[in-house]
Amino acid sequence: MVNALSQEHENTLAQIMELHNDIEQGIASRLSEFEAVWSSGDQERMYQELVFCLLTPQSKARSCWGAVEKMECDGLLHDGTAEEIEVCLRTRSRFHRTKAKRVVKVREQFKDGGEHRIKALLEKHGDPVAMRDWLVGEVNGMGYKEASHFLRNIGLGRDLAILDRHILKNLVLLGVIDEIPKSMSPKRYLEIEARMKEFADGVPIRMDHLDLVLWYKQAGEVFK
DNA sequence: CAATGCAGGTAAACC
DNA sequence: TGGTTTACCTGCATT
Repeated sequence: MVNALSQEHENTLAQIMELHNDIEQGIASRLSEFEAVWSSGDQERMYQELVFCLLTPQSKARSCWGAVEKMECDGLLHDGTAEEIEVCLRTRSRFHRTKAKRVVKVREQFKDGGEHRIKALLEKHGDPVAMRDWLVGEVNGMGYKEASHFLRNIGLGRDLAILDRHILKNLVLLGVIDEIPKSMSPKRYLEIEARMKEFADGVPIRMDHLDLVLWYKQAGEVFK
């Protein structure tokens, strides 16, 4: 069946719309928190979110945010060596050695003297889609998924899909895609994102809300 | 107690 | 040259 409106897909959609109805307030308030990061120009918070998104691949989001808070508290976010950061990450994130190096590297790219300049660097690229392309090309450890995740977390994710394993699985259940792709090239990522956007346009749930609903459906909570 | 599943993927080597 | 495979790497909950 190529029919996108199969019964199973309809049932899944009904379940998701009910969930959305239940948690819409929480979603809206979380998204406005994210938006406040960008509109307030909180560079420190942007840098925390950037590091957070470098840590989350294949790891527990809560544990990774805990690592960011500890690094901030211990001063490692600004001055820590790769070795010190690695120790902090050891029990909090997978691939800690690799990620510690990436955190140190990105710090050099986004700091000018003692000041962060993430917002200014992003603004040079216009819209969030262009910012994402730039991040993917410039930041070691950021693919499309994490770049989208980062931009969403600082309030710029309204039109960006965060295509992780959970979202992809649910897009299959909704009939948006036929199957989870074996590999995710940039081209394929953008194709699936376009399909998800198209789908969101046809239901009374915004795409950025849809992401959090699907995440909630999978994890039972709305975090980051 | 051993085996298995899961944790918001990415980069680089490979053919 | 674009898709596929491999390295990165560990703790914790469940079976």
